[in-house]
Amino acid sequence: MARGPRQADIARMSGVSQATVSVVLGGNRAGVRLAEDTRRRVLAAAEELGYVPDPVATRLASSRNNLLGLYTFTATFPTDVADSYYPILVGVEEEAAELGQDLILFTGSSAGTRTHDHTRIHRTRLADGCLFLGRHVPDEPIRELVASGFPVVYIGRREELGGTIPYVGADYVSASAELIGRLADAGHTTIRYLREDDDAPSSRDREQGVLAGAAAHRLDVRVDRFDGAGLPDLGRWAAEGVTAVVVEETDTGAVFHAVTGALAAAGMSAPGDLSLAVLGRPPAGVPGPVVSGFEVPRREMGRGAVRLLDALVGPDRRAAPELHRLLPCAPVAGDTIRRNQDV
Amino acid sequence: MARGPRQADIARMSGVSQATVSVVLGGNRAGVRLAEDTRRRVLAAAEELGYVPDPVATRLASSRNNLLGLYTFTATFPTDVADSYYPILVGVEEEAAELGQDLILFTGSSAGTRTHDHTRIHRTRLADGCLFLGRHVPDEPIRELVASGFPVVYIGRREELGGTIPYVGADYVSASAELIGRLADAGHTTIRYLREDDDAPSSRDREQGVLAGAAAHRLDVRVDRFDGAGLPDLGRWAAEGVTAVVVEETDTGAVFHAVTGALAAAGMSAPGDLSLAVLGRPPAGVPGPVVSGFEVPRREMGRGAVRLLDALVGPDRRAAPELHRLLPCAPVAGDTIRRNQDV
DNA sequence: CTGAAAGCGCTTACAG
DNA sequence: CTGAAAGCGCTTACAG
Repeated sequence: MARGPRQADIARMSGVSQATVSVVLGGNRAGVRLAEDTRRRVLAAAEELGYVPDPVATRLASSRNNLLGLYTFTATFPTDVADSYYPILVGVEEEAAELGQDLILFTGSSAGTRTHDHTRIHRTRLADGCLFLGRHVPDEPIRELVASGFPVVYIGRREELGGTIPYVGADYVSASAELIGRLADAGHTTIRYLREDDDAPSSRDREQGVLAGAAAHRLDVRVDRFDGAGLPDLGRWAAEGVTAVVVEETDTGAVFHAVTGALAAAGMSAPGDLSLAVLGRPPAGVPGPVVSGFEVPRREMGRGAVRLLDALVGPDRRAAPELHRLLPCAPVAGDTIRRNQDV
Repeated sequence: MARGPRQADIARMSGVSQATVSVVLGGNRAGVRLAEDTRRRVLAAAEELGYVPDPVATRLASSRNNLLGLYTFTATFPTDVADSYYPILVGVEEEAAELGQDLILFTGSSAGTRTHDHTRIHRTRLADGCLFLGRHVPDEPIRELVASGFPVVYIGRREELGGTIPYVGADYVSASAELIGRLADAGHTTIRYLREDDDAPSSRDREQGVLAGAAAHRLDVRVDRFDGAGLPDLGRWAAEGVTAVVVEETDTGAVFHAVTGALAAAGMSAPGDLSLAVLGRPPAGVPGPVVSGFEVPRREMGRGAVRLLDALVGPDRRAAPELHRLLPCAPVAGDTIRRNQDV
């Protein structure tokens, strides 16, 4: 493929060395003294030739490229979880654009084999640093990346490598506890928490918050795991005195759909027959009243992660940035919690 | 930043030259004969050291990087136009993943100055080729890129550079004409087409299709441009005998919202008082009956564009791919066209 | 069968 | 004040 003009061409044209061209064009970072005349000749030649630096060569020589990676641990772009994925991507992209960084998207291997992932993950080195995103994340490749000094930031809290990996996440613990508090305030004492049968930091944090809230308000909160099959037995729960159901929010909305499905199947509705709350927002397009819950600040998480990564990439070890941030989740009052009359 | 092991380290470890390492690790493209033993030693050393090729160096030396660019001509990631942008991105990413290509996202300058854009656009050279996306596209930088032999594909029809730029678009002309045909079949003879006051290939194609449909069915179709201020005067249109309104679809949905706003303001509804059709799909979340129109195959456009770009990037000039493709738009019957009784 | 050399287009010390 | 050199980590002819 035919390439454009390079520094050597400018050098020839303006009668200086290629290195001088580099200095002039590089904005003279090193503070070298340059003859004004030389500078002008070089600039004129560059302009005339339509010179544009080759980013690959620049990167190889200087090891900084204004390129930030985003590695997502899914085979392909999430389409079924667009609600949760896109806002993050928007935040990431916004902040990257503001910082003048380009973005490179990596996707996990479809095969999902260790070796393959291993190779792919190392391609992130093309960028100056990389963001990682995904409910589940393989430990090993990241360890190597981090060990080699490559800047890495997670979107979402992570515990890997002894909690040393930088991240920007959401404070699910506080938000979940606060939601239980709202239920307590509404007079509910017997509550069922339904979560997915799948472990991830975001799941652990929510459960921890639920249990903390229960303890703080001396409530009877039982935790059930939804195994994906069948519908929750709402009738039995009611018989056990349950007046409010809290469901975990995940990107697929599986638990939420299971509960609303069970409600519909039983001819029940929220909050008429049962108070309902979700630890986040329900899936988009759900009809009916606004479900009580809280916002997950995905866009801000994306932005914050980029800012942190940029700070980590920068050579200037200024005031070391905070390596672990948990963003607050604003409560959504909603209309699905009603006062419990049994109190 | 500390880097990982390189070929030189492997060479030292296995007692061969760095060049031999390159040959072994490169899968021996050149068909060089290698001692099986050497191959094994090199591979073993690479494995032990956890070697991963530096993609930047690879690209500089070989000019192929398995990296495809996507340049979007907006200051930031479109959030208000997510409906139209995200499906394209999904298609692009899916196909890229299938082809084993990573994706690099470039955004236009926020400043929007010529020079700045010019510089940024050339950063796309980091990739092996680049997709371009945007309603409006500056001519000049693309020209240079194409002139230098850099593979470029547009998403959406483009006329720049004498129509030589490869693209994958949607066949708005046929789809728009077909929609007018549906209106004609329903007995409408006096139709108003409301479009944005903004020129782009997609707007021109729609208008052309509308006019072609009108001519084919000998209808009275007048074209109005919506200047963004105020609401269309539905009352006057009705007085002029208009029984159906067709609106352009654009990523912002501005025209559509103007018409539905005017309908509401006039206490009217579609199709009760007026038949309504849109040249595409209405903005998401619009309540009421399904609006008659057609699908825009955004995801397929994304996929097709990636396939085309990949073919262009590949060194093997096999059966030259079709450089210009227009994908069909499936009709959406909808419920907003009713039989015109005035016939 | 394998090594030494040149080169991709830059940046960054280091000499003058 | 500016040039020559080395080097970033690879690939690709080209010698042996």
